[in-house]
Amino acid sequence: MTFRLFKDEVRRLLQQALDDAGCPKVDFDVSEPQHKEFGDLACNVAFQLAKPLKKAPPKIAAELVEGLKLKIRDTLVLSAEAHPAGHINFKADYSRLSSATLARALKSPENYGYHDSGQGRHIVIEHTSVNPNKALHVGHMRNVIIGDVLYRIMKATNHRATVLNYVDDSGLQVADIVVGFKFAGFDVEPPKGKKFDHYCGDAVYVKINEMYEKDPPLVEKRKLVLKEMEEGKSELARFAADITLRVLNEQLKTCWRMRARYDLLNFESHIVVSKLWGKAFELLKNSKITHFEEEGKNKGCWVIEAKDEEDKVLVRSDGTATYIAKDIPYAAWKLGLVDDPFSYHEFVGQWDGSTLYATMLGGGKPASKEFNGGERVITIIDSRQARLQRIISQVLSKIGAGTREYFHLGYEAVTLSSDTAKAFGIDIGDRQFMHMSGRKGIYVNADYVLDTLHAKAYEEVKMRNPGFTEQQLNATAEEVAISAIRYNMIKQDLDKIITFDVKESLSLEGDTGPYLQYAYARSQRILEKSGQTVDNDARFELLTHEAEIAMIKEIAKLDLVVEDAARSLSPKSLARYSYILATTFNLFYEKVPVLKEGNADIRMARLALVKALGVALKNALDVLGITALDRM
RNA sequence: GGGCUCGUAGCUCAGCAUGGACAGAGCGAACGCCUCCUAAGCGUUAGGUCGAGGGUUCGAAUCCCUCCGGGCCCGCCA
Repeated sequence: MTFRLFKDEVRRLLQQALDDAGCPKVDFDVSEPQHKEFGDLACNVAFQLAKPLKKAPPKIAAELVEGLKLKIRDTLVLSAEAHPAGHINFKADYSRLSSATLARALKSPENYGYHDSGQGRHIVIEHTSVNPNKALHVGHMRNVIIGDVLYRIMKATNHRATVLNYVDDSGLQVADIVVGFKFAGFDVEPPKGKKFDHYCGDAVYVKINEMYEKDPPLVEKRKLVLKEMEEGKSELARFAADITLRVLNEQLKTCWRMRARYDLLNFESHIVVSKLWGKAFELLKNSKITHFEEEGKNKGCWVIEAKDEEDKVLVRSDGTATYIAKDIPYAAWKLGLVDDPFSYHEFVGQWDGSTLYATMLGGGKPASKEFNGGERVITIIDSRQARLQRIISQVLSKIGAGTREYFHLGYEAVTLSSDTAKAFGIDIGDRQFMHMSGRKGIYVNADYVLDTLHAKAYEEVKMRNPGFTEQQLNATAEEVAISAIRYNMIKQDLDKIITFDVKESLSLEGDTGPYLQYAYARSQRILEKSGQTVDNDARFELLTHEAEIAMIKEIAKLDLVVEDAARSLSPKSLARYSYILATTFNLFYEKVPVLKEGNADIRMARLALVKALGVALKNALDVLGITALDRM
């Protein structure tokens, strides 16, 4: 919270010094130096001024510092120094910064580190959107977790965020398993003990795709099923809808297990039937984004011209709409550019106490809250869809999105490591990884990952906590498992391919989620064992050890990190910050005794510091969707 | 062929938007630290032509160009 104040103050003082010296206006940077011996903040303005002033940077820096020195009294700034290299280095006055930071964290822990940059703006986030014919695999996990962390970041920055999960209940993939059940003899009931979504994906979907190869008439059946599903009246269509719901309910269990939550399920079939497409098509025609092609390879089609791309067919020459004709009206609905054709019903209650709604047509209720109409709409889909998503963005900006923005947040695929591929009997030779394939049954199930992590964590927890009940062991193991996978899925940049290795993913040490939880648990045990109530106004000026100062500084930065994560849509930066926070604490833990400190004032100040660290770490973990554990 | 994207230590990755001070972590390796708040921890050592080349600049991992290598996307399929 307070590092921001310190930074602002440095900027203000610098600007004054520059004005006083009559310097020309230049852009300059105030940021943390690479090495801590240079101080807490550094400025490069002397380099920027070198050319206009025709003077050497060290000289400029030295002169500016002369002016600064007079101004820093009674501020958060302790010193300003000119480094011979030309930088101006600032040190914070920790006698002020410490108490400001720690008192704040201790007195309002529930919102410490959160920020108001969103100012209540409405943001719509879509994630998950897994075809309802199979169970989630690790690739889907990345989507769910990125989306959910983004949602939490938006909440932490005072955005009004709604989360959508798009259910493609009228597509080919659902048709495939319906063909399996109705025309290929698959039992509708899974074998005992097998989740229905796993059964549909692992057995029915994979095998029906094998059968298509040998049995072409089955492919014809799929067309029939697809057609009936679209018309939505027949017994077959009702059967398909039942299957979809059953799979969806199982998928949601997995998502909830990962601590994701949603506001609304958008059924694709409702978009199709709602005639939203017709309205969107009118909008497109009116704004001349689409035209009827008179000749060429797209003769007889309505096409859109996309910037630097080939024309995209919107309406086929037989008058039927392509899939983009579902995406565009849906996107327009999200932005609130078309009248809302849906009514809503309460689908199910969720683990966090919120209600998950679902779209419906006719009946139900009008929206009791705003699901759509976001000032910003963020759609989380893997980057293979980047091209199409770009076209959708372009189209929407042309049909009157105005200041509203449709944004595709892409991320790279999760692939399988060489060793994990071997587990499927596949040798990938020299290659580093291989892509998963739902159709071929080559993927690692999300539930399997969670179960395996849970089992490993269970053993670790049991070893360390012999007194735990079975219930405690399982509850703790589950939290550790979730933190491991959540952290694993967001700690790297979105545009990096994740090569998933079953063995490697089981690590609970080093740069992992459990490491963060462990640091937190250690901090809470110190507080618990002290048996003392922490004094929120302890004598913080007694905290002078290097490790203590480092911790205070990190704690003071939380809101800057949260704000930055929201601005740059970057879950990763929060993960990295949390890791640094934990590392800083672990260092303190090694070097600075708390309970054994003889001086009562110092002990209390350290306890307060430990408690404040706990507040910052817990709040950071909350945003990552990781539960802070008191013991593990 | 065109577009997008990645290429930093043996492996996995930060740093790149807004160019600046000796390029940082984790894993793995070797060695060390529990009579002391949970060792899921901490430390030491080894390990780097920042893919290559050119350019801009006082200064480039960071910006620009070319090339090389990996991946993805380019259907009247969804």
